[in-house]
Amino acid sequence: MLDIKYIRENPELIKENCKKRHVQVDIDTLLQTDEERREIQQNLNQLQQERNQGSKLKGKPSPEHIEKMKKIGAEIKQLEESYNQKEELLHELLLQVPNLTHPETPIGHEHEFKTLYTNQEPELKDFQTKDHEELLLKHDLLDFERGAKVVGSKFFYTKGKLVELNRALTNYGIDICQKHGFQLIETPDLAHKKILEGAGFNPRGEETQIYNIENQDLSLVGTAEITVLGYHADEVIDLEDGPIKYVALSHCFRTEAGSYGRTSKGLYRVHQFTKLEMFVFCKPNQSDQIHQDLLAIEQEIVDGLELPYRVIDIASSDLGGPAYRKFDIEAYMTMLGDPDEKDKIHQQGNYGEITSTSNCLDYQARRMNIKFHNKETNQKEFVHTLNGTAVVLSRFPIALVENHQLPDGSIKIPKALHPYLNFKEIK
RNA sequence: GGAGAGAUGGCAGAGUGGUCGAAUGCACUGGUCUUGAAAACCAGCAGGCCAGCAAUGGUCUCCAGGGUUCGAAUCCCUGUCUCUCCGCCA
Repeated sequence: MLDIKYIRENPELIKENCKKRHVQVDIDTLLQTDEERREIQQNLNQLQQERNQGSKLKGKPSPEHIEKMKKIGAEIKQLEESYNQKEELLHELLLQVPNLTHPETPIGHEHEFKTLYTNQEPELKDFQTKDHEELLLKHDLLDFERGAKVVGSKFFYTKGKLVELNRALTNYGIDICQKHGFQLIETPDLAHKKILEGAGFNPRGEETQIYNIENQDLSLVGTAEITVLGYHADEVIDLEDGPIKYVALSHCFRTEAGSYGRTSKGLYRVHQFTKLEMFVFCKPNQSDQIHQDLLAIEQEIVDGLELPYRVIDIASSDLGGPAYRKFDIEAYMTMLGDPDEKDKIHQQGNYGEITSTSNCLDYQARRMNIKFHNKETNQKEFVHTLNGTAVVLSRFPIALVENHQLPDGSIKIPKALHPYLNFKEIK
């Protein structure tokens, strides 16, 4: 969330920003609530002062005094109640206000992103390419039917060499991240709702993507971003030796309510997957550079897998609440090709997201109360947080098998993974 | 699952009804001393909110939420977590 003081002082800028991001928040109501809250607080504080002074008297208080104090007490209680109401409403509104937007972020709808880089033209195969689902089913490495039987649709079993490939991808990602100074951490797959909200996810409401545990204050996490952020909740962390960098392994759960169409095929959009996620806590003046660093590491990982991809600067309306700026890497995938073109030998795929890195400034840190001690000002200040996908075991395998398939349906393993596997192809 | 003990500032740790937002030590910040550093000494040092240009003042917070009381870190209830013992178990 943003600092209420900042909103108070820059209401027009905030309204403008909400418009850019296509987010509907009633800033006027928010400001009015803030004002009402402050007014109540002033009255309340005055009464509290009377009470405190009244109770400082030594010796036995007189009956009149006791009577008066009780009256003040009752008034305070009433004011406290209305104060709490206002504050709750204010907090709710505040949670809806999205983060500020980076000056270079393209302003516009989802499709109005800016392509920053394309590594290579996707290789034109001289045969009819198959999508990953077809390939993996053929090799008996994936079982959606039994996944549906046991859990429900869009759940699956991973088998044999695909499990090994996934392990190899994970270890490959871990090694690169550790080389860059990231600490390996494996997180819980559940968290309190408060933590989810702090990360900017909404466990309640109709459009929620979150699985909730019945009768418990727990949700299944959609990403390790949530649990790593929560790891340092309500802490003052030491950033004197540089940023704190984690590479976190967790399962991810998403309800994916209302997602259909081409992108619901195979592994692209599933309810449960495993992900290796980078997460950084840093000082405010470091976050822009670190965001570039995270992107560079993601590119290093994808480069090693010899995948055609592009890097895009996500458009303002597609940033979500917490992100100030977001870069995605989109890999070329057969499955995203236009079905009408399917007969053509050179049937083309399309680009689909495989990683995403966001700079959230102090938006998440403010909600989670994570600070560092700034030596220059001798003050405790909110840290900046960033996250980025290292490896995700739903979409990485898609891009891998679709791009490295051979005419006979076998799959070539890129060199970078050879040290992690005892086979060089799947056939 | 049962029984007991506990949760206090960045950390350690006192405090069991008013003079306590809280001793003391460590850490941290500034200074004196020193060629420099260390040590020693002096001073400062929790956070949120509100009013104020500021100095400053007020208020809230001693795990969380309720309660008792003129007055709660301190007493009572509920919850969460931690530790010790017993039971059970991958």
